Amino acid sequence: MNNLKTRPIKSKSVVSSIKNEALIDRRRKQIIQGAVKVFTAKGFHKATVREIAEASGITMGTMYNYVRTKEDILFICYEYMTSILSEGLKEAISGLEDPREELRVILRRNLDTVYAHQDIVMFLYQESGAYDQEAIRSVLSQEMKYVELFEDVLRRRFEGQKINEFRLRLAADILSYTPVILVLRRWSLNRRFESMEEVKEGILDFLEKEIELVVEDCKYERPMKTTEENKSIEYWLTTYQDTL
Amino acid sequence: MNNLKTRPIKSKSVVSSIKNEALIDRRRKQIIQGAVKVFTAKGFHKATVREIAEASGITMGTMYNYVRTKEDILFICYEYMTSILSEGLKEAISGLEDPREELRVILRRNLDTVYAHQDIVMFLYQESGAYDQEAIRSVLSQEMKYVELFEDVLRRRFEGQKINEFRLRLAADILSYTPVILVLRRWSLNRRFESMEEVKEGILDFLEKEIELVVEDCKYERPMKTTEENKSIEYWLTTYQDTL
Amino acid sequence: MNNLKTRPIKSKSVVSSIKNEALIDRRRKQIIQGAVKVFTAKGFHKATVREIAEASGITMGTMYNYVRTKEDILFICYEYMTSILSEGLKEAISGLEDPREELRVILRRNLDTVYAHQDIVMFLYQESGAYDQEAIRSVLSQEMKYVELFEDVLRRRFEGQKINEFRLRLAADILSYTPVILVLRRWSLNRRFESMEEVKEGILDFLEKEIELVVEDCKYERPMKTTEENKSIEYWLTTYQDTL
Amino acid sequence: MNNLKTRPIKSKSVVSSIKNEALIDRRRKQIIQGAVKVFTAKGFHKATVREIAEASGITMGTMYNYVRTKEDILFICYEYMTSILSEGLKEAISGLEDPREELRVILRRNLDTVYAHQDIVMFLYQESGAYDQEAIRSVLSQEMKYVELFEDVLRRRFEGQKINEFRLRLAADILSYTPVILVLRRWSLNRRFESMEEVKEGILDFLEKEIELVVEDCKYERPMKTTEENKSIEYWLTTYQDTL
DNA sequence: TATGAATGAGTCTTCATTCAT
DNA sequence: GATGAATGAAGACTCATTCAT
Repeated sequence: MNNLKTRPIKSKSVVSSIKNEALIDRRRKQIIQGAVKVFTAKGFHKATVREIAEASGITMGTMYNYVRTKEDILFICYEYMTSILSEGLKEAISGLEDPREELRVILRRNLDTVYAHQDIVMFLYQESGAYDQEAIRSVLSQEMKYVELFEDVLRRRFEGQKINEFRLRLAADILSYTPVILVLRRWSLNRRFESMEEVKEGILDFLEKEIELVVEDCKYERPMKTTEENKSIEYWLTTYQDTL
Repeated sequence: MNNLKTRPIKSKSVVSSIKNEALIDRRRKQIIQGAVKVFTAKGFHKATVREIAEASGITMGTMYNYVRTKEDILFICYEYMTSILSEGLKEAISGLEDPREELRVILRRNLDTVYAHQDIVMFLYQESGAYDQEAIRSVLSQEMKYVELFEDVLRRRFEGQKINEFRLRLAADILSYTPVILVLRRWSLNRRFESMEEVKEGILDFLEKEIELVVEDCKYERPMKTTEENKSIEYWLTTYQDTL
Repeated sequence: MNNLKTRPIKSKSVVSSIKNEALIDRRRKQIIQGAVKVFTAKGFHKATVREIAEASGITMGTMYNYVRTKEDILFICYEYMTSILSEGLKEAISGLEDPREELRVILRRNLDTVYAHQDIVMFLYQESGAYDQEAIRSVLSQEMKYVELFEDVLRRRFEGQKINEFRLRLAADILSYTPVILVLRRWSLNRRFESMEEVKEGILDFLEKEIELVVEDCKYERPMKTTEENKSIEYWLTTYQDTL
Repeated sequence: MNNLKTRPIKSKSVVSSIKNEALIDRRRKQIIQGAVKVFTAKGFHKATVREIAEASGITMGTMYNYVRTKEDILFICYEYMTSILSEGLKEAISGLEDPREELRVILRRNLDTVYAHQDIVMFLYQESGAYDQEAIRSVLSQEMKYVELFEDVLRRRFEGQKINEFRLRLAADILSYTPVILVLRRWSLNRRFESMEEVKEGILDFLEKEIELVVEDCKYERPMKTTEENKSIEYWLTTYQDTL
């Protein structure tokens, strides 16, 4: 079930000076193993290549035979991290027959996974700014596949009913995204609630409520879009200086 | 209504060697103006102090008369950024009498603000790892105040009804958090949907649906918590290596 | 009796942009007052001009009207510090008639002064490396005058006896220099002896013993000068590397 | 006999990122070689790390593989400098049988060594203010060992006689310290005497005279301790200002 | 292939000095 | 004359990357 079985780590875009492919694979695993530890603990920028090498049990020189730059390390880690998350999800729903069950399970599993791998999730969201052009594309594609898992499940769940297609797609995004609040607001939630367990259950309540909307008509009248434009920093400061 | 009018930038914890307080205020504004540009464009770590100074229209030497460290710059920017977001929110609901209207407006405004200040929001979520101990406390307190705005509005909205207190609190968190998906998943959403405008409207639909839960009993039966433990990176890799 | 009465602080070599001589004198006093405190506490290099200005109760701008460089500050402090030491000595022996008494008093007073002004003495010895060419000359001349005080006293003490002129001169140097051990080895002496008071008394014993030599023939046979030449650092390291 | 043969330079407290211990030793030697030159020429504070690296024939980056901070450089130089001085001393008296001879030789050798390594001695006395807490302890311990060499020799010299233990200990301090006058007052001595050679011989005369005191009763009556208190800088200046 | 020492460009920060007000 | 804000040159230190062995 582990993702590392199914997909070779060696990504097409990360080249190596080594010929032996099996060796590349093994070394990259080592690097990932070390790098994920260091990255999740200190973040991309504060992690030094030396630390990563040490945590990987290889030398810096060796590392650079399997990776061109520090960004490469980030990239192969990214691939690995996302696969941890999505493989778990796929496995959880494989073999399930009842679409209702399937939906409940994927929501639960996503929530649990995000919670279980907080460091990884935090890292993925925080360091997205470090990706280069090529990595962005890969990230994007991974992210979309992840969401599509939810989309498929939702579609099966409401098969035969009058689906609001747009809402179904958006629901997939929101359902997959919302549990990340456990990570991005963990300190705040920790203070505001007794236990994270109750928060997790609560989140599921809300998610299940949202699902209803996929086959429901909108009945709310909402105020028009406010006129908050993208006022630049200059605007705010100018405004202020007028009042000096 | 602009936050810079109401609250002086000079934060107590950021000391300066300059005596003229008005000047401190003015220069700090300049620094924020420059730094926010550079920070949002390149992130905290890739931004150099020199760039920030240049973008602020002052020299490095001058900058260090108003700020002790690069972290200080981050901190005053953080204060400014969060105040942009929360002041707008407060202003939007001030003077409203109808609690229903108030709730609709705060949801709308939060959504619009997050969307209008994507760079800022992105920056706030990404660079939270760069904060030091003192800053963390401040960040946390700001975040909680922000959420409490939603809590208050919700409480007024359902006054007199049978409120599920826990759900009300959690709803405040989720309602304030969910629109951030517009930022953290912007590329993905961009690809998956025709326009961000429709996404925004859709998000509001979901949020309004969730609100119902505040005064509703839970009626779902969900599967038990899955047994996803926090499997370490070692676990995954070991699993893999067994299969080599 | 204070030196500052007798000699105007304004040294010829430290120029000022200010016309009013009395003002120059007053400000320089302020500067000395502040600078000596800071210098003795932190040393020349670690003391900042800003600190000195603050300790002096004037602003940096004002300071630079009375002084051209940080070295100037060092210089006027040096003048002041040495005058503290030598004025006290002169005063102590003024009016004494008995040459024996005079000698005893000058030794005692020198010892006490060095001990009382440890910080100043330490500073004078440590920062001599910071003086520029011009300052060196001044320092030298001060130092020689100080030693000549001892020379004169010794000469009066042994008037009429068969003086070994060379030994008398050298004795003046050694007698004035030896008490500085209280400062330059203070930590070591502190550990090796019960109290500094007993060390002080002991030093006087040794000094008085030395004095005898001024009117005594040399009777020692000593080994020839050893052949320790000024072997350079290169020599030592080369020697070592030969043995690798 | 060279210290560098007998004791490896790598001090326990100065850590390095390099694994090859022999290389550490070699590089540290290079660094010492370069640093001593620069330090003795310009003093600790005016010496830049870049200069030291250049004088050592390595790059700055390389230097920082063998040393953590500029203070570390100072420290390894200190260790080296003091070992030059004390190893020479130990070697000089090793193998001597006659305690009288031994005493004469150690005095002579100490004098010659101080004179031969004026720059080093000057540096050691001037930069003691730059040491950090850890270095201070080391310095102190070295200094005390140095003095104890003299103490041991003196004890052997007067074995069997009625020793004044306090005077013996103090004599050890004074005997080891006095020749430093050749360095700390070199300019002054240069002007006051024909040749430094005669000064050196004269110093030995005085030292030998002092030795007598170790087995002699005190017979001097000296005036009481003068009342020179540690008058602060404020005192002097206040006194002055009263007379304005 | 593996190693780890060497490199130097780049970063944050300090502070003596100047000068407009 | 007094002020104190502005300046920028210089300094210590880091670390991703290379390359000889």
